[in-house]
Amino acid sequence: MQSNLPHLNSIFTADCVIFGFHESQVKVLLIERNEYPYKGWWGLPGFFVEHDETIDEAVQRILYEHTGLRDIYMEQLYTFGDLKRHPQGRIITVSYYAMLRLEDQVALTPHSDYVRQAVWHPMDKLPELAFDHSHIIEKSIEKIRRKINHSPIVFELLPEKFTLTQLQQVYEALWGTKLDKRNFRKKMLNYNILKETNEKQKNVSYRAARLYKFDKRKYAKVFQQGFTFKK
Amino acid sequence: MQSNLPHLNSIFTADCVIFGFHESQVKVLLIERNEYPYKGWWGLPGFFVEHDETIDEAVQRILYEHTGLRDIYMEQLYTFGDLKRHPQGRIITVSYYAMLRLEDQVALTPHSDYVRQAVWHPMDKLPELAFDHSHIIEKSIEKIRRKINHSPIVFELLPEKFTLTQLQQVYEALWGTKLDKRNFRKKMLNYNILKETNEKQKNVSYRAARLYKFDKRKYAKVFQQGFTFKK
DNA sequence: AATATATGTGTATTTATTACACTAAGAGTG
DNA sequence: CACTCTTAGTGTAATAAATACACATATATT
Repeated sequence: MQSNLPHLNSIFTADCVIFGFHESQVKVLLIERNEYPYKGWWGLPGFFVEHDETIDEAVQRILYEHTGLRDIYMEQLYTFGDLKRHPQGRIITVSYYAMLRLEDQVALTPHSDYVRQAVWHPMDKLPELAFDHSHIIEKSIEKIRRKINHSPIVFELLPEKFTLTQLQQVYEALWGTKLDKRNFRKKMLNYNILKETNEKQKNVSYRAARLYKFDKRKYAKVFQQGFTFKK
Repeated sequence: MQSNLPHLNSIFTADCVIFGFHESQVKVLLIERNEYPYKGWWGLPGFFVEHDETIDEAVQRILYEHTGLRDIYMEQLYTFGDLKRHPQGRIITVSYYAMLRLEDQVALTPHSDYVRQAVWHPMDKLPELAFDHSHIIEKSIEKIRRKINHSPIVFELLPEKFTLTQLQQVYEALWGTKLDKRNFRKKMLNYNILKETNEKQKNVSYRAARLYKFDKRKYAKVFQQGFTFKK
């Protein structure tokens, strides 16, 4: 191999689409931008990737700087490269997404002058966004809707112990449909990926429901062969 | 928005993973490189994306220049950005894939000095490849294996009219398993996405099988709700 | 004690999945 | 034309999964 070839580095950005679930609603984490372009607008946490970090590392760093969240496992979604998507030139962006249990998370504190604040917004009531970020979020929603059919990512949105009704509500919120309670329970319990606990919900003003945990070992088997959940 | 921000353009490449099916084997289209780096090695059709073309346009152009194939619809797969993947620096690559009916295609004729020849290679007997291209192909195979469970992309690998046995062979080749002939036919015909024709295979030295066509209109309905095919 | 609210459960019907083996058709050969 | 070779084409019974559908129960609040 020759060594007199020019040295080059890719210039590009990475954006994070972070989903959460709270009060029967799916939410998306947005930041208010404090720098041009789009100063004052809402957008996704995202920034330029450095030359000496992998894209996976970059999104971890950027998410921390913009929101204070650490160690969130994100998966790559899609790379957007429309000619007009960025006002400074043709800059492509690699988008990543993750799903989060909101209960566990404390305050969101940006560690960057580029960001004024980071706030959760309900998925179905988003403001106008910087760049092509609305489009990126749309694509992410399509992706997770497809993904929950063959992978139990919904558990990532719930606390460690959850009720069957909460689990059902996540599916309903993501699909925008209503499911039958009896059939949902029968099917879900049949997969044998839930562990019943002896605990019950607390601080509810009605009959408290039993709490369940997700059984990772059993799940691994089921997932191997595929996991479908329709209607 | 301010206009005194620097102008920037992303530097990156795009690679094409093209699958075909012939003689009961899934094949991948590779090129022999005629330029450094990796001169003389086999690799995927791929090159730098220009500043004034979208990524979707770029893969069309690159595939044509490297192989002579035109108007092949490709879907984005993943963006690879390991620090050491390219010897000239940290250059990321956006990969695309497509599945092709080999029968329709004529000779492969590169229109670029960067390429010596383009040749189909059986999926399970690939040479050592340039860059991280082996890794990119692995990822593509995983992706299509998952995808055939909920989308009938296998039809893209077959000629317009095909026998049920050919269809079954595609599933078997992609999954690396054997399927039961009777159950396969029952299930596939039950989906109601095939149109029976009155024609039969020609030039076979045994009983000729009936030919079927893929019914796009009926398929659209089934696909809406999901389409699973296991075991 | 009464009310409000969400929990938790069963059955019958229909549909899909699986396991399994033989006859029929057509081409090629001598 | 008889024979051989090779793949096409077909059915049934058993099991498992999906669906449609309604009411009594537990708990907290007033």
